[in-house]
Amino acid sequence: MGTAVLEMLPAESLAPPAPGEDRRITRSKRALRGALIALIEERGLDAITVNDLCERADLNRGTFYNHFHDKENLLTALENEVLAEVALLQARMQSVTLGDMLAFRVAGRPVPVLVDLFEYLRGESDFLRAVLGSGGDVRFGPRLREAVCENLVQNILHEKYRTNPTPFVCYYVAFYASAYLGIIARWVENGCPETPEEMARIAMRLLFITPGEPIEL
Amino acid sequence: MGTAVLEMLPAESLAPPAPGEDRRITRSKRALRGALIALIEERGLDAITVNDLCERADLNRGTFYNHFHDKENLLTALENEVLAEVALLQARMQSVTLGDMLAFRVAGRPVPVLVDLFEYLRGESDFLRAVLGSGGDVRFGPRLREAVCENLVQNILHEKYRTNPTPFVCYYVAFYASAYLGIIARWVENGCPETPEEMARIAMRLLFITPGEPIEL
DNA sequence: GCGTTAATGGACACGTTGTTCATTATTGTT
DNA sequence: AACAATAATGAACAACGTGTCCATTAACGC
Repeated sequence: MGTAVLEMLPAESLAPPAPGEDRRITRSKRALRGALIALIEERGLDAITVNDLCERADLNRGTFYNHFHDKENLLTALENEVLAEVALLQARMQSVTLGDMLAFRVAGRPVPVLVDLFEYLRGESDFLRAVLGSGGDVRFGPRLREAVCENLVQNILHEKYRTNPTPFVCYYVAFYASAYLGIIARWVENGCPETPEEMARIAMRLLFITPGEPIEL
Repeated sequence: MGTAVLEMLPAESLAPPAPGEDRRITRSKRALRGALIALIEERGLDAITVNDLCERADLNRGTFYNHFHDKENLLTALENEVLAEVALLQARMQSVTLGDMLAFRVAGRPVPVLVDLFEYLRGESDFLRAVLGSGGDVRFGPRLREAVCENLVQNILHEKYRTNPTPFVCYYVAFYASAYLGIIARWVENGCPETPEEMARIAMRLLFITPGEPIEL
């Protein structure tokens, strides 16, 4: 019967244990999460079998199938969890206008919600590094880009182009959204050497720069 | 014996038939190429089996293994072929300076090598759409970005930062390289509605624009 | 046309999958 | 502390895909 419920909810929550969840379930899922991340880094996603996951998680194979239908199901559960969290931050970003960005920029301070975003991403950096890396999942990058970057760019975009997008504006959005995902991915890939605040500053600087123009350090 | 030679050369050439290649080999490989592209779009890469490929290509399974060790081998062969072609264009791009870009920009003409690049990409758009899409290969996007975008950005980058990159310059490069891959991916995904010349113009415009500044159409 | 070589179809052992089930161990609750 | 509920275990199962081999047939280059 427990399995029936799980089939209804393909998007499981894993990192924060569900409220009244049995400790055994929480432990199993946490172990599978760690195993998946480790194995993605080692061999890449397609080379991983359910056997591998259970062996690494020190779990019986039946236990895996008690909670997930297959490998993909586990992966997307973890992805959905991160994206849900990001969506909350994104809601806060909606209220940040280009003017706000400029104001913070001249004040020499990073936009708070951007700092919070990089803060959260750093907390999930193990997972993100794995899933955005060369052994990761093709579909996650675009989903993360849509969840955070596209909306961010829409806000920055000049008013009148937000409503009716011309072909050029479409590429304009794709350009900056990909750019933002690019620095996030690079940061995570490098092991998050910069603090979230530094990254927020870098992200803001890159918004108001033009290639070829001298970079003041 | 033929197989032994192929094992030595994991990077096969497929689209342009090798000079003295048996027609049967050329035909088989071309069929596998088409089957792979079609199936990636339909089900995604991981859901494809060698059986599927052979059935779609109307080939015996043994024939597949005559030329490729496995599914990945076929895929990377096709990828390497495209990247090798792109590398030739990239060599021509090395000679384009930021000054050249600006000169062409004020003259209202796109840089020729950029047009050629988009021209080539359009010719391979079926493959690119599949492999850059949501059912594609995680590793190809970054490889294409390194092959074409990173070098392009290095050229645009202000002289003195090309030699010793600070952390900021590192993200600067990541930013613009990802941005360029972003518009390429978007264009291909959309079915290449703009001409290569239009795309070259768009790419150049995006280099010299700053967010929030009004866009003249 | 003839020798060479690729394609075919069938076979094989092996590993992975997803499911089922009885048994054991761990929970949350009284 | 004991109990009922339930998760984990280990074993079994058929089905399928894999990669390799081989003898036979068909297509190719010259």
